[in-house]
Amino acid sequence: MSEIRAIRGMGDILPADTPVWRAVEATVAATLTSYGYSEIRMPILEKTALFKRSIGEVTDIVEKEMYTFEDRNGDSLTLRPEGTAGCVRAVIQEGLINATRRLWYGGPMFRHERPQKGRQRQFHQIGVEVFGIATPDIDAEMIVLSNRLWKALGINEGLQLQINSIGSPAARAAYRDALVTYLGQYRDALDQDSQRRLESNPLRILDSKNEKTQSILRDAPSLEQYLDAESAQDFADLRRLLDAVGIDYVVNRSLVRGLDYYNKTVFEWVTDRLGAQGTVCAGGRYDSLVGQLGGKPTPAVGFALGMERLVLLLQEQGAGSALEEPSVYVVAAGDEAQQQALVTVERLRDQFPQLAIVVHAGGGSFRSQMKKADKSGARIALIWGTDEVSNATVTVKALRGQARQQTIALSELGHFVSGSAALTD
RNA sequence: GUGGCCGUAGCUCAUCUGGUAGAGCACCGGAUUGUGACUCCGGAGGUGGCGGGUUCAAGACCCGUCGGCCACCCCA
Repeated sequence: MSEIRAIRGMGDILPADTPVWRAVEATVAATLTSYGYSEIRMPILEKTALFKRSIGEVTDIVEKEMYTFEDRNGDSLTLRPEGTAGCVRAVIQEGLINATRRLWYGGPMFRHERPQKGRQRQFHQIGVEVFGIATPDIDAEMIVLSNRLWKALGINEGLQLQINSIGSPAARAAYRDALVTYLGQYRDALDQDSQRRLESNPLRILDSKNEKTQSILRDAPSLEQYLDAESAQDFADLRRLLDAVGIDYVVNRSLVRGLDYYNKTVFEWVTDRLGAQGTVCAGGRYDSLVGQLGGKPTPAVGFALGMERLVLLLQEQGAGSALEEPSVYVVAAGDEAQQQALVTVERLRDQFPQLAIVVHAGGGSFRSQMKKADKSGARIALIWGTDEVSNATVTVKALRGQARQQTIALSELGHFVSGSAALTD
């Protein structure tokens, strides 16, 4: 019988890695809370139409990357490929756009892509969205906030901020036409992917990796020339604010977001330390999406960060993936000793809820139990045998330091533990 | 979806130009019977991803398939 394996691209996050994940999640939650953001949790499954209407019918995500299936009622459902659509749906449905909202969420997303470094089919994002603010001060807040996060995580050195403005939908459409007209002259000279993108997503040609395509692009019309006055002004204001708080950035006029709903300011935090998937965090403004999904027209801005990429970056920089080790390992041989140990340890847990204590289970000699105690990484072993039981004592043995083994009265155990800084730090 | 590289014990890998598989680490047990680490001894663990083919003989060669990694594409 062949073993059942996980679905391709949907890996397990193993015990060696979960501490890093938890650290990142805790830092994210704390930072967002400190900026006044509230957490929202949405379902992982939504109606397929939600993603088609928000992300864009002709994007790769919708065309070939979604996990879509019919449920038992015949409704077409889709495992969410990103979080913004569901978040917007939720705030409309639950009546949360009556006022300014600063929200965040986290969880798994699903895209049927070919897995590679920094890209899984089930991956995890933290999403941050703000509804009801049209001015670029909130764009700046997004960036300032993310910048603080990198500092808190200690990865700010490895990240570069890129920003751009893609203008109003009308400006972008006008530019798009101009670009297509220009590139159409050189259609045959373009690489194959770019020729295809001429129909599907012309702006994407701007960041083609093909050299010949890039040389053709040198004389192409620029997005900047087509920018509407308001977008240009907002972008200038954003830059002024970033300069004022001292955040470095590069203006990347080729930076175009992949999803249809973006407008005006877009930004990305990128790294060159993760191979081809260098975007750790990306976002921008999406002022028309709420209206497009049936809500009262509401300006919005948001970003998403890729947890796997963040964790990779952290580990790339040598972030420990050490297992979490207990402080105390309890060794007991014989029925009475085991019983005594269980009762005493439960009392100890009442007294020291933070203390990590592993009680040996599964029997074995003192010797084999001590081996397990050592391997557990615990600082001390608490040992019960027949002597301890009859004398109402427990033996304490240091497994790491030089301290001598000692046998103390059970009544002294709590006192002993609170006196050991190494155990209760 | 396309391409390159790879697939031998839980992990990292060896097995020279085809002759029926090995090491280190990890795991389990033991070294005068209540004590870990270091050392020593012993043990368990592989239908060599799977299926076909070539051959007297294949882990090694060929084909297919599945899986992994990386890149393209796309994107967080």
